[in-house]
Amino acid sequence: MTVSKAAGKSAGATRARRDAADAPPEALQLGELSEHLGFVLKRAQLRVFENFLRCVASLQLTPAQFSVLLLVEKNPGRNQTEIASTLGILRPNFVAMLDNLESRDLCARIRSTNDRRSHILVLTDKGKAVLTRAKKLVASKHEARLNDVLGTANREALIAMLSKIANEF
Amino acid sequence: MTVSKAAGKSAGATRARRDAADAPPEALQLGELSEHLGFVLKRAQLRVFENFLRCVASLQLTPAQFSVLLLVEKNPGRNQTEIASTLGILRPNFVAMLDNLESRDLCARIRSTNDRRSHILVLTDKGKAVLTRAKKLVASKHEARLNDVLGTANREALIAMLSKIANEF
DNA sequence: TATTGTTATACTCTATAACTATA
DNA sequence: TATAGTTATAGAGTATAACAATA
Repeated sequence: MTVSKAAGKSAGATRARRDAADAPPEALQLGELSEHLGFVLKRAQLRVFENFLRCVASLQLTPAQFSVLLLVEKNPGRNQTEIASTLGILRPNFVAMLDNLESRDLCARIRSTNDRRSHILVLTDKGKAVLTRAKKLVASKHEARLNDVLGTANREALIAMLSKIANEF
Repeated sequence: MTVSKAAGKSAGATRARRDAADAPPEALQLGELSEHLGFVLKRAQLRVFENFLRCVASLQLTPAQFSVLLLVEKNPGRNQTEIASTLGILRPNFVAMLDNLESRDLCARIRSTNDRRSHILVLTDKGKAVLTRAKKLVASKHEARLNDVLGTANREALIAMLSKIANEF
């Protein structure tokens, strides 16, 4: 909401304010803002997603698509409603997402024989292969970069705190 | 992307899978997913924004609006472009946001006498009063809750790590 | 009657191009 | 010509209601 991809001024910086001689542009003060969790959380989230997209750009996977493939792999035999709701995706919105993955032959819908209303989700062979490659790219580029910035111990502490917030806040 | 507000199943849980007797619904395994920073970051961010909205619901302020008021207060005499770009908001998108705040008499646009193209942003008296009340609500409800969950020391460490990611990732 | 997948739809957020008025 | 604010517009992401097939 507050924060978008497009930060950072373009090349020829603004130079409107110039009362005395030729004062520098004077960057704004964030003040309190930089201590507010929501603000810094949103900014960090945008950076992390941006970096993720770059790291797996060759496979054309968004974070959301990656999470669907991971969850289907880990939970074979589940239907659309179960996968979607676990990820916090509403069922109507999951349809187009699956259409996309299925049209790329990464996963498939299989009508359940027990309950013919349900579509069981499975990864195709190509889907498994792409997911394997994606995991390698994420580990070697995305997570490696994160470890460079924070250090492994801090990275684990960060994830633990964020999980706590997600589950208990 | 991956995660939305609508998690948690509705009241009458699903009970479709029941091969033997009356097996429990078997929750899905998140697996690797819970160790991926982007996933847990997004979930935490949604929770924090949700909580923020509830805490300041009486003032009808979103996190984005709160951040604009804070930044205008801290940086008097700045124009729309400067405030927007510091927050990562694109100038076109900032127009409707300001229209909203101005229509509620929380801030005002003042044509600059130096450069008649610019609109200097200021808080109105009502805007200052609302911001003061918002800060109190955020501190006494939102941040207090966060301290309950994490503890003060952890909260500061978390914000430091997220800032590092936002700035260096 | 209730549930699964689906369609239609709407609202927010984000993004780009182009206009106007000023410089 | 370049910049500030604006308009128009398009695309994601998210949300709700309702329908057909099935239970």
